[in-house]
Amino acid sequence: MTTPSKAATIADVAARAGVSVPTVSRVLTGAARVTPEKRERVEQAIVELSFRPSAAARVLASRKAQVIAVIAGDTSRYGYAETIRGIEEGARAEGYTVMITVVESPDEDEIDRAIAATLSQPLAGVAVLKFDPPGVAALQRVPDDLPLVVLSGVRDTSLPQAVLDETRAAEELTDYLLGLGHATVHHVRIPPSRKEDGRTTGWRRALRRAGAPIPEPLDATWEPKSGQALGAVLAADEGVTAVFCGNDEIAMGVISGLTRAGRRVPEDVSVVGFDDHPLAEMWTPPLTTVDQDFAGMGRRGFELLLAEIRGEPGKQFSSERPRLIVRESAGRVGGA
Amino acid sequence: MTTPSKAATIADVAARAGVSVPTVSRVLTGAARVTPEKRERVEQAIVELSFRPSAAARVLASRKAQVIAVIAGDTSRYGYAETIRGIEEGARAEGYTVMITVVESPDEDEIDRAIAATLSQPLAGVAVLKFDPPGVAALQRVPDDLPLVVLSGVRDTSLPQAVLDETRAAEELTDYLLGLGHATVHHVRIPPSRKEDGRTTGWRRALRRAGAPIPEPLDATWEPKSGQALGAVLAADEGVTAVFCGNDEIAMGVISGLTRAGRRVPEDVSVVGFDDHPLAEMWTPPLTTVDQDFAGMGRRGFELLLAEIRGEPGKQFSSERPRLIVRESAGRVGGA
DNA sequence: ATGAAAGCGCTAACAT
DNA sequence: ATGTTAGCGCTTTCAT
Repeated sequence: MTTPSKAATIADVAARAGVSVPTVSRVLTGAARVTPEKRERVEQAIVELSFRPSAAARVLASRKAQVIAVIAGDTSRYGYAETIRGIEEGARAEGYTVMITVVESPDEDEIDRAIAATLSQPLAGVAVLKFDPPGVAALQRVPDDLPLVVLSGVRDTSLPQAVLDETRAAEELTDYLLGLGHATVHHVRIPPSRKEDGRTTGWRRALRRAGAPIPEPLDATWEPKSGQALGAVLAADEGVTAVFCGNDEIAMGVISGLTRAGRRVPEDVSVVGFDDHPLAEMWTPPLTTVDQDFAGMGRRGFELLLAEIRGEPGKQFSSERPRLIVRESAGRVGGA
Repeated sequence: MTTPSKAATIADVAARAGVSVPTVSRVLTGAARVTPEKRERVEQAIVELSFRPSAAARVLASRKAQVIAVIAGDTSRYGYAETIRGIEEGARAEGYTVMITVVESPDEDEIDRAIAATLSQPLAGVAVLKFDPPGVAALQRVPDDLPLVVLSGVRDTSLPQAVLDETRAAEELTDYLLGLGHATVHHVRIPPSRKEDGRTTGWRRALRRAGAPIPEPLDATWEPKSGQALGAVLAADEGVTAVFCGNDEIAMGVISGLTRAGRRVPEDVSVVGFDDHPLAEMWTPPLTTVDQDFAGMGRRGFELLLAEIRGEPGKQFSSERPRLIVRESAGRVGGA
């Protein structure tokens, strides 16, 4: 019937339902009791006018936002995507909406602009994926009057933080390789978030404890292709019998490079990854790796954030230990 | 010096700079000229008070939002993630922030709630990834008073839409296989967004045109593992010499299943994928596939949306044709 | 160029 | 239980 040229406001609804504006607000928020009959009329008016309350006005008046901002350096890599998914699931269950801000640029100014744009939004809280340098840079720019949670692989701040203890996992994985008889384990690392990632630290620690030589790590980018190039490099070195890669995608690249250079995996060289990517078990050979419950970390991170938002004391920290997944890409030295 | 217990408002800034509130607003928006001297004082006050304007208030007063909502059924799959990245890049360059809403649940009510929560935000526009049923369901719920763009694989609405013409690409890919001497091409499809995806339509069309028999398609889920199971099924059928998979990840699974069942790829069976996933060329054997510029589609989609937001006439539609990437997972029948 | 006044659409505090 | 009155923090007239 009616064809409203402008979107309906709460006043329109009130007029149509024959009640006052606050009464409409009451049925909207459910904050106070309203006579069933009036409630009925209001609800009908809302439908008839296809009224959608303005979040801007609500936030302004109530000083309560319903949006969680997630700041990440990337969104497409497996670990990032899963972590975000976990946060999003937790948030959705509690009625929060997630806004994602990507800060991939190394340009400081651009980071500043992206963060500023995000922070000017009415936000209930912020979650920062501290997986890489952009994440670290972003973290420094979050004002401390905002509920915040950090998600990462190492406990390294005094802020509320959810971690997946990659240092311990890397140590375990390296120990496993050493236990297979390898004299040492080479390491291809992914771009570190800080001076050194937990993955690299754990590897180094295991080697040192075992008294094994510590080879210089090779640096990959996030692209599987860079792993392939490094695989070719590793293939040229006869002394390489075991390689620990920073993540599964790089491991796949390394295996590809190694194989194309004529080295067999795992007969000649053992290769392990990290994360348990969905394709890891599909690979030839199936990848020995470490299962990381990124989505779980995301959910736990959101819980921490929620506690803060609500001002509940709650715990400030949540850590979980990934577990080793033994498949076929690593074996005994000499291919036994 | 000052330790403001509350966040600074524009009034605080005005007071500190010794100007009126509207003047501060003017330097904030850059809408009107302000004396250099006053501008200077205002900017200094902003820094000193670490003032961040409230987006809620701005939106309310100006009726202009700076947030683009992206509604997607998933965020971690390659195509989705890349598309979102493209939108986000375009948006960021124009000063917009992107909010992502995931609607993965089949539950209608949950979709409604998620969409409602998003749409109540102050939004400049909405981009819907119409890649799957949740995306389709979400699209139906977007009110038409909001700038909207649809991103998908087939032109199928009268709304502004950016597409990657997968029908043509699938046809081309199937023709390629047929040209290799295969009597027909089997098809493993990913969950379709509608009755039938463009990928399946293109495959069917090529087969029909060539007068080749049209086998019943097999249905995979989004998990590579489901492809693996289907690979085992296909391995049992001697008549299968060529398989077209709905995406690369499923193709990897299919190859894995085929290989484990003792069939060689491409000697016994040719397998092709779709999307040119970063791992496609790393696979054993390297995957023949079709390159899809998802990020490009995302950027083009944002441009369409921007034109709408600005009320510019502009084009309503953008289509691009993916290109065939020939690698080694497909060969002549009989393995020649 | 700048300030005073008037809202934007909603919720909160206070009456009744 | 419901209406009245005040704002929330900005931008936008409209004067000057």
